[in-house]
Amino acid sequence: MTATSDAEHALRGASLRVTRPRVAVLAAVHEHPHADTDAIIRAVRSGTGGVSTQAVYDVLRALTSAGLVRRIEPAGSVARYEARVGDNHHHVVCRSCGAIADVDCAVGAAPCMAASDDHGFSIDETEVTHWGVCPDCTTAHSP
Amino acid sequence: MTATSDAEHALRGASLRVTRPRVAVLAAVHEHPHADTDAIIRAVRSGTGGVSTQAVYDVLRALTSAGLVRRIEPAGSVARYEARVGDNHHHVVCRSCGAIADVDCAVGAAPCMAASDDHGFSIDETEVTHWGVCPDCTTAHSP
DNA sequence: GCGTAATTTGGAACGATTCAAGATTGGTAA
DNA sequence: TTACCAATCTTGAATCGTTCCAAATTACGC
Ligand SMILES: [Mn+2]
Ligand SMILES: [Mn+2]
Ligand SMILES: [Zn+2]
Ligand SMILES: [Zn+2]
Repeated sequence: MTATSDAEHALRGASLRVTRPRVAVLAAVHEHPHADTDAIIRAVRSGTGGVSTQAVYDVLRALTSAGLVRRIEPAGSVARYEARVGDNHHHVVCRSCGAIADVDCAVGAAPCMAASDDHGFSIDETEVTHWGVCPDCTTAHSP
Repeated sequence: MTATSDAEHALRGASLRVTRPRVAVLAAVHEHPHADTDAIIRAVRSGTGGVSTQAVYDVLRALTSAGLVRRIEPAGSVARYEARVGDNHHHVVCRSCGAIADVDCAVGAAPCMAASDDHGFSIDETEVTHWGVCPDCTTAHSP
């Protein structure tokens, strides 16, 4: 199973047409977790064949609404995408360099943390973001 | 104690110069929890005296770094500000209309939820955002 | 092979935020 | 009180990521 055939399978499973841009973008997101649009564009273009910027934006939106990728928007960051979906995992973000790492949910099921008072909202997802400083930045700033 | 004199006190306590824009913006944030910059600008201008857009942005940044207000950025939303600081509370956001309500932390102290694996990050804050549909939107969409 | 969805190309527009440079003013020390 | 000066405000333009537009071309799926 190559990354490409995985991507083709996933696209068909979501009733999305299998096109070169879609396969390339989905594979790139798999290979570069939490990458932003620009990084994905560069990854796709470093592979075979050119893809227009517009196509990447369009594809990312299609993949996101199909549930094949997840879009996250940490405060102060542009949109980032990942292929780990449906497992209710969370993130830890470096305040210094923006690095993002996955954090498994301590509870497991979504929503992982019931609100003490939901104010009548019907909650379907709970997003947890831990903020701190990554090991690299900690080392760099305390010599 | 008027809202204005409260704001002046808070500014002095934070060693910030007391200026008309700062007093007005801080009072507006107190009066309009989770308001965005544009709403704050309108609130300030509806009061006495004009204030430049740039001044409001500068003031909000100064107040945020002084810890007098908190800036939150729910995904898909512009920056919003609130005066409830230091109590580690969380938020529930309506996917339909963007309404935001406070949710007290179920644990109490910060960080309210230890990461299962912090990947070596030194975490100083954990942000929890519940996503759902508010009562008004639920009513409106299911007649 | 057809019909239509998707992509390309080139561009314009967008809104929130930021930058730059000069004018004003709050706090403080003389 | 007064003068000083860095901090703050005003004005106007620029930046950024992203979206949207429209027309022509391609190519997927049946
Ligand atoms: Mn992740
Ligand atoms: Mn709040
Ligand atoms: Zn870092
Ligand atoms: Zn709502």
